[in-house]
Amino acid sequence: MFALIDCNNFYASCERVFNPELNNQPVVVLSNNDGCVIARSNEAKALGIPMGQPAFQLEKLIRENNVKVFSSNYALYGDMSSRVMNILSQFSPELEVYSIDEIFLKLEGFDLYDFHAYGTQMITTVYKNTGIPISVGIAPTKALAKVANKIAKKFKDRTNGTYVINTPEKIEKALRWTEIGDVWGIGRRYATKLKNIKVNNAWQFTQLPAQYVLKEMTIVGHRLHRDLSGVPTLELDEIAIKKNIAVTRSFDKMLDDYEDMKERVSTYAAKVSSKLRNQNSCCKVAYIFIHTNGHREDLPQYSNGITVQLPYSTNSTIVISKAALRGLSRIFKKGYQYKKAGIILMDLTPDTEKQLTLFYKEDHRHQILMKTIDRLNLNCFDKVKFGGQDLNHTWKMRQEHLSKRYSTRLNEIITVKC
DNA sequence: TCTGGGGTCCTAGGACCC
DNA sequence: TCTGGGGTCCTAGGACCC
Repeated sequence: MFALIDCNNFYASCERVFNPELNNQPVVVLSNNDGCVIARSNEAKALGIPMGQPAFQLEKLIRENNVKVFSSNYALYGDMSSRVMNILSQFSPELEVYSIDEIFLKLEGFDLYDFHAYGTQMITTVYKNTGIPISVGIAPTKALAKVANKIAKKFKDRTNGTYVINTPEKIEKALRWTEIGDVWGIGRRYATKLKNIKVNNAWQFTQLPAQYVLKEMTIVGHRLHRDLSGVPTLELDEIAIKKNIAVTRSFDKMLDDYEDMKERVSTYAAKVSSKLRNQNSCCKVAYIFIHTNGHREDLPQYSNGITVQLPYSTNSTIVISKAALRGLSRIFKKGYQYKKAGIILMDLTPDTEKQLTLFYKEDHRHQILMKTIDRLNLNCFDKVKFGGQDLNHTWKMRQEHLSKRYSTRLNEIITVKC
């Protein structure tokens, strides 16, 4: 059996842990630059606030319903996530952290367990130790565990947060209840396509001939088809190192000056290089892109990107920054209002396995320098920067509703008044 | 005024090899 | 009239996830 545990309205729940006044209130969390809604409490969902809606379009609704608004606080969410995952990892030796708020556990050898009671135990433990509410779905396959989780959440009153699918009858019932577009792995495109042939729920999907699914939805759809039918097909994915690492950001305002763009790209290059070192990898290729504001139809549009080969496999901020700026110089065009830039590092290898080159010699002092900078920045909160970066804090993300980093900064720790 | 930021996997087709 | 039979690697684009 597999369990899929996910945190209810995760970002909103994190805010509530440290601010109990938010309980039973509509809460939303916004994306970077306070752009779009990316998390909603149940009360906010009930008001009809959709995922991804731009915040400025919701001003009236927010005001009239006293919706509590937060800028995203990834320091807080990331730390709360690792606490939750740590606790849940004690419930099975085999696990896959699937996203910031979801984890699969493989329950092999748990045949004698009362799964519902086990799920309840997870919920109680996580809530007691972190304050985060979770839901638990347990079923013979990963795809069915996803379905079970959805049911656990939807019928919380009856399920108490845990739902177990363990018989063919329950599989059929659960699949008939699941709309095709809500199936894990069926996105908008496939949902439309399937509805056109009168496949409206997950059960009808499992009744399609395997050959048809393979042909129309590739091997990916075929695996899902089996897994959903109750034949274990999708296995736990091992925790792998990432194959791409990116930092891409919209600016708080539009930029047309080359020097400003250089500064942005340098800053992103430094961020992304530090992420790369953090997973002990090096990269061979960097992709740099810039584009104008696609929402401004009144302005001329331009977007471009370029792949830059690095002289050797590296994770040095100095080398990666230089390459990124070289890329920028090739794609930057004067006369446009830019809104976004990004850098994606590709062709990653573990830094212990990097290929040396014959013609370029890496400056080994970089490694020592980077290590020192990383250590300083860990302790001193990103105070060490390179000359090309945003030394004067000229660029700030719009974060007008940012909560404190309660769990990772001593000087932002919560104060309790008696 | 204001519109996010990450990731993965698969396939088809082109360019190339012998 | 008729024009081989294997391969590999790379890339762009499409689908999906949170």
